Amino acid sequence: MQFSELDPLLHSQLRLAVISLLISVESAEFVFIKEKTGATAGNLSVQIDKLSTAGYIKVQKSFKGKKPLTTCKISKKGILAFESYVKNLQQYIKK
Amino acid sequence: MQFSELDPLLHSQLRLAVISLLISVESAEFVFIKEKTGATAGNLSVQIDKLSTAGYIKVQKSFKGKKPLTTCKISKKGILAFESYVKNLQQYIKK
DNA sequence: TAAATTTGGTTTATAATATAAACTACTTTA
DNA sequence: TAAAGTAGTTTATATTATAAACCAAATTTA
Repeated sequence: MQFSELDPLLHSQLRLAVISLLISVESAEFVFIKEKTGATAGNLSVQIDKLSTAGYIKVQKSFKGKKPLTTCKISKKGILAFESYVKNLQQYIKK
Repeated sequence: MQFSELDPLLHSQLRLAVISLLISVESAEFVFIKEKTGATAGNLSVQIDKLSTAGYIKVQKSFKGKKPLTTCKISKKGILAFESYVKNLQQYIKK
């Protein structure tokens, strides 16, 4: 086949942005990701959950002082999925 | 903003594949696109219609002998949209 | 030559996804 | 102590993608 499947979990603007952010940092906080991506909290919460359920990211819930703090980190599986997604995507966008 | 919008019309695996195909040929027939993309006829019909409604492609319906023939061709608008999409997408997939 | 199958699609129903709005629980500030 | 803010989650709704059903004509097969 000419066109490979594009992992539907990554082929979503917001989830792709999240993974794209996480791939270049050690870890990132919910609020930071929210600001960088411009997503609403609700939408981000849902999408982070999907990435987490898929094992693409690890989510750690703790407290910063007395406020809840959600920290995300990409996993090995997430890195591999992203690399594969990018490779497949190249077939679509090369002229 | 860090991440630009990804044109939702192009950020769909099948529609992206269609545009990707059309960008490198003069024009293409429905059945050819169907085979190259592996899409079902119904899905392809719907997605071609969306691309056409958006003015990204021109669709011409005629007959090959006695069978209906649907021919698609990318438009200038479609080319520009694709180029912009690819440019924006780079922000997401550069490491 | 009548019935079944294939071709080239479209329409419609359903499943999946994205998004926004409403809500929770706690904290800070006036 | 009431109002507003922070950091989210849950739920309802709108949008999108996909598959299934359908159509009309042509072709093949029994």
